[in-house]
Amino acid sequence: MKIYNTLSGRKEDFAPRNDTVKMYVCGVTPYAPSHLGHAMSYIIFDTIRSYLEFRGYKVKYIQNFTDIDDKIIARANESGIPTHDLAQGFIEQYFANMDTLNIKRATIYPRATEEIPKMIEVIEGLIQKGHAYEVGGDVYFRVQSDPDYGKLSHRTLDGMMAGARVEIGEAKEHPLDFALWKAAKPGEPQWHSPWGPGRPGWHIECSAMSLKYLGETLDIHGGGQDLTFPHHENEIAQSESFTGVKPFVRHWLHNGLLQLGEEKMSKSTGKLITISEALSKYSPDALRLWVLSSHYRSPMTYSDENLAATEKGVERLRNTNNLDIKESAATAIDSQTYRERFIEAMDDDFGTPQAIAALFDLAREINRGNDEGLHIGEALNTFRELTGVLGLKLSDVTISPPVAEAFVEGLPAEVVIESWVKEREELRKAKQWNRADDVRDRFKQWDLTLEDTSQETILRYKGRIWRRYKKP
RNA sequence: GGCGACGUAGCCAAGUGGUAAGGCGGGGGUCUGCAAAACCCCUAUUCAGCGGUUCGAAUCCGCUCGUCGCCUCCA
Repeated sequence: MKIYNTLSGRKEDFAPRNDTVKMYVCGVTPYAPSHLGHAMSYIIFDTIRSYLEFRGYKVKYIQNFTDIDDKIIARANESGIPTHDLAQGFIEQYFANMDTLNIKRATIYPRATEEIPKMIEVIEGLIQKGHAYEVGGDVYFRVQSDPDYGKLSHRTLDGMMAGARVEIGEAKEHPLDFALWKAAKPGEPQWHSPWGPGRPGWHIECSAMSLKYLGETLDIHGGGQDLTFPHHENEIAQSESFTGVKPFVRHWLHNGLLQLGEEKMSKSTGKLITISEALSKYSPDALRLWVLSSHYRSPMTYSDENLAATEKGVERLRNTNNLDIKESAATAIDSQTYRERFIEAMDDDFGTPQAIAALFDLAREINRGNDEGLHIGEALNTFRELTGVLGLKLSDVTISPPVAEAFVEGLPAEVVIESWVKEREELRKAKQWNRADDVRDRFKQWDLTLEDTSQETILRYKGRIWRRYKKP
């Protein structure tokens, strides 16, 4: 397998140190509902994790929650809800979103507020080694003590100082020194520390948690491209300075960012579409397939037109997925070449677009085989296995169309519908086509379409199969 | 200003030296009472523009135009 590494800027051979892959992905700061950009990132890393497992690795996957920070404090103060409760509410929402998107839970979800002792231990070590210093209850990392600082984001201290936006001042030795520990301000949540009451800075949590749960060297560390600098750069500086072990991370992975119109989707700008909103319009499968239809390092732009198009594509995969396997003595179709294409694509830096292309081709092969009466069982199993690696469920009845709550002359429409299907079938047998079509027209009021096969009548709502009625 | 990414058909999107995957849409056809679903065929002589290297470039180099990201909280 080859994986692109942000640190080296090129694809490198992937081989974990042992059969368990140590994987860390930066999680969210739970102060607002998660948006589609988060969904994109976590769908991507879930798929990477899933593929590694498919390839026979065990994966220990750690994802943090930054459950204390400036914005959480600000929101808590506005709403009068304690920071812990505020964060807890959004964490629960986050899990609900992730579950709906069929994103497998991480092995452990450590929270910043529960890992303070480990952070203090790391900060103390950094001070002892001369990599950090305390000023008035704050502790800062001394960037000039790390000759490698800037290696991940490919910049230099001089280059960054040339930028116009560096603020000079405060008590820092160097403008780019960053906070490891922040002295408490009145009314803020605080924890005891050797430097007085305060709270951790943003970057230190990830160093502390990864060290605690995965050790000194991680195989994979992931996150959005917007985390490359300063967050991940600072993590490297802290971790390598503390442990003296390099590399801290063997493969740095960064996903491209989601755009909404002209701008990045971002909580702080308010330009966003929440995951819940998106899920009210599109199926989880469509959202996953949409995200995975472009390479994970490329940016994407949100578009209703494209998501609607993806929904149609999902429908084709779903129709194939839900074919009945009939026992057949006929020749079986061979799915091996499609499986190989899938693996070849995914082995090359997780080439999901080509992998998906192989799955669409396999779907066509299966449908064709099904039409020709060939044995499709094995190929269908391969199809289900590989779509499953991408986290697609492709199941039938997970929707509740308006008809489910409708009434016909006082009776629930669902009850009436079955009799209509029977009525229409009898009219068709009698070749009374006009009257049969009149019955079919009744379904239009709920956007239901009918599909006749030799054995059953299928009712679809917006392309999705909703009910199947066996023909007598 | 510094660093980086990108610009491929109506839309989305692969392809990084050997002659353009896949999806959506569109057109035609098969099947069907008609549909639906499925299947078959067609839909970029061309890869932002201009030069250059090469037997050969969407792929390498240079310049121009355009879009976006990071440099500040951010997946």
